[in-house]
Amino acid sequence: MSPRTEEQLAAHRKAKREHIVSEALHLFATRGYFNTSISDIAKEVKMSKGLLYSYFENKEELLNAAIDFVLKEATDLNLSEDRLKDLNPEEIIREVIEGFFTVLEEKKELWGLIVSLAIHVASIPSVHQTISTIYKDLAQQLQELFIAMGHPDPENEAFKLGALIDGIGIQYMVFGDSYPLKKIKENIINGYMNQKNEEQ
Amino acid sequence: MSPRTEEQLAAHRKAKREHIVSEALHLFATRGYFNTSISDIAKEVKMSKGLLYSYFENKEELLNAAIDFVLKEATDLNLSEDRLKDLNPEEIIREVIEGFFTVLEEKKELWGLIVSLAIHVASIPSVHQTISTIYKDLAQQLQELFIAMGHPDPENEAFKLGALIDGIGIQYMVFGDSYPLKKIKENIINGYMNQKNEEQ
Amino acid sequence: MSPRTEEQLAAHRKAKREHIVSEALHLFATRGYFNTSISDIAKEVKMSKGLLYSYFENKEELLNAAIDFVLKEATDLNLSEDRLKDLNPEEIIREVIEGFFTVLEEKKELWGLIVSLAIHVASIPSVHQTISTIYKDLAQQLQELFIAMGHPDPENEAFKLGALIDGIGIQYMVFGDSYPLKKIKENIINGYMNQKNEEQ
Amino acid sequence: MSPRTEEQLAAHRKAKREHIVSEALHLFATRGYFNTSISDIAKEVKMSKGLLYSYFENKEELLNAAIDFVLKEATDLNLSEDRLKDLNPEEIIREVIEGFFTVLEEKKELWGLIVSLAIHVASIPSVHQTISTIYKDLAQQLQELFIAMGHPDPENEAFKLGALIDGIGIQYMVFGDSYPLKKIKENIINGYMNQKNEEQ
DNA sequence: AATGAATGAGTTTTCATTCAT
DNA sequence: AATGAATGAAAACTCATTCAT
Repeated sequence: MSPRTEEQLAAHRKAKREHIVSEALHLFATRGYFNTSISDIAKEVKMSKGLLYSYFENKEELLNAAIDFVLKEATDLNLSEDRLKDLNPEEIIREVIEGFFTVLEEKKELWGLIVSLAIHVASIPSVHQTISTIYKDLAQQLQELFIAMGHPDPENEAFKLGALIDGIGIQYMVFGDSYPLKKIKENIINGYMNQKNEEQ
Repeated sequence: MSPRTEEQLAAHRKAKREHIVSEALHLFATRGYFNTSISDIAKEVKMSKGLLYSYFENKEELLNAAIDFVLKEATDLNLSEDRLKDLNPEEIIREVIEGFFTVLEEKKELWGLIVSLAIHVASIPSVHQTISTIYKDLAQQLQELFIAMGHPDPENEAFKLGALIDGIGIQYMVFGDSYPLKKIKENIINGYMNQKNEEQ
Repeated sequence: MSPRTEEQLAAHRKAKREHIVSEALHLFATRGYFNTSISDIAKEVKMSKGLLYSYFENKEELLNAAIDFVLKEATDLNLSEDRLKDLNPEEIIREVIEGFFTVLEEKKELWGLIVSLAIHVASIPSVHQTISTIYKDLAQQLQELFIAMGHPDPENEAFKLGALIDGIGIQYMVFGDSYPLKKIKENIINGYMNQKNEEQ
Repeated sequence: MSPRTEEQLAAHRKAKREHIVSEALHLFATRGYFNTSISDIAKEVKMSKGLLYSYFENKEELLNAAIDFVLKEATDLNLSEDRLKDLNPEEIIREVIEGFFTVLEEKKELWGLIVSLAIHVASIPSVHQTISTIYKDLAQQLQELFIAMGHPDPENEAFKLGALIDGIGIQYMVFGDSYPLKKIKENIINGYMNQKNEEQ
């Protein structure tokens, strides 16, 4: 049952590594990074601390892996290139926004972690670096969309939409299920659609 | 020189307590809660740890006091009722938005702490309670402003503005000084002013 | 019984610090630096690890304090200027050699530590620096004595005596009490006295 | 390509074992015993830890093997019986001393390790045993030479020469290349030659 | 024979909290 | 009221050794 060949072994290690990241992520998200010890994680994934340290040099590397993972998940849903190929800019914006709301609803915890880490752990330089890169990428992509849409001030609008998306995430976390997520989504999307109509 | 009467003593203690809270807040905001030790705080306020523990039962109580304090500061700046008495709704919205940006620029750290605590420490029930109350109050006040402005969907708009404000705070923290804070402020304010003009 | 005034407290802390250093030294010397844990030391001095860390920032600082201590002890015994004032060079050489053997017998461990550190921990630059300075000083002083004695090659003789002293220390450590320390001492001293007689 | 017969296998294992010892020695000498991990050694000799453990029961056994090896190297150079067969005692003493200085110059690192281990690791009983045996052998051999030379106190003189040799090694390590190794060698050899002349 | 995954006890270090003075 | 010495539990991290494959 156990893997024999080298490739199988490597695959096995990769799978285990991902499992660790995903469990660590869950703990970081629910308890906070500083409240989660390596021992907690080791217990959760049912392996020894020593073995855990053969996968990650230190706690910070594990944190960064978790951030990579979470951001990949998030951006996969938002801006998967394949899905957007045949759409026009307005439709893409709609897709992006809807994608974001889907993440928010389906992976509330995960999303909370992004923001939590973005702010709380920002003092760890490597973490700040990772996150600000992702933010810049997202802003860049949104800006290009607005350029394609002929928006008069694409840079500003990109920043604004990015901020709105983040803010809604926070509000949703604070208000919980009483937050009118669906209505706000409609409203934002319509805003961009109307805008287009007005411009025409 | 020391206070003699009981009232003076109580006042003295209250003042000292506030001083501790304010310094603790500053440390929490700059270094993070988990990276700030009781010893650090004692050193900052130049008193012994033992004496500090006569003001607060434990570190968590000090955290809660700090959260109370910070939220009072923030709301004071945003929505001080007195200043707004004679203004019309549009002007109030402008004031609110400008007030928020002022907080953001002048007390970046403080603001960062609010969001940080809002999300990161939200798992502590008492903290979540306090924060969601404040958020609800703010949403309520914004909503009333939009009602006064005759906005077609005041609830939604209130949530949206609240989210935008929070999101800009996050972006500002992530991007740092390269974030075009002023331009975005203008843009948002103009948005609400234009809206009015269009509606008129 | 406990100290009240600030000076008493400071003196008390100083005494305790010295006690720690001396016990740590003993352990380092008998077990080796890397084989002695902070826990071992804490147990030896009957205080908690935490308290120990209020005296020394880390293990290396404790090591350096121990080296300082040991070198002070050793040089005090070998070449205390006061004792040697009224003696002629031959008598001083005798005193130096006897002083060295006294250190060796009374503080075997201590001496072992010097050599042990000289070689094994020499990779820590500050340690090597300190130790080579001491060695140079000793060689210089011996050389001056041989000059005063009219020795034909004082530099060589100083190096040789220094080496002999060190070597005897090592042999004594390896052979233990079966090593004929006293006979060798006589022999060396006589060697220098005979030398004088021959020259006359 | 692999060895087939049992003898070939045994030879192969022996060669590999020696290779491990030699590499381990190098690491111990440059980084220190406690700073060298089994993993480091395994990496250096390009085999797995498991296989390494089939050659040595534990780290201490490997250390002892390394000490054996290093001392054999050293004594081979000093006292190889064959070379000395036809010489008279004085010439042998000269050979011994010159042999020692050659080791010192050509294998400074190696020699440093001997002393380092002799003192620093002496607390490990098995190591102390090994080393003191070697020292006793050397002392015994020197003593016999002095007996053959008709020295009045051969035991003492043997200990003294042994000590001088060790001490010079230490001094050389501490002072580095500024140490007048050649002059001291001449001086010592001449001392024994003169002694002879005087006695005659 | 050979691998390296896996373990767990051990290491250094930190810090909230208590308490004798 | 005020101090800071003292504690001890817990954190991150290491490494000799074992064992399934």
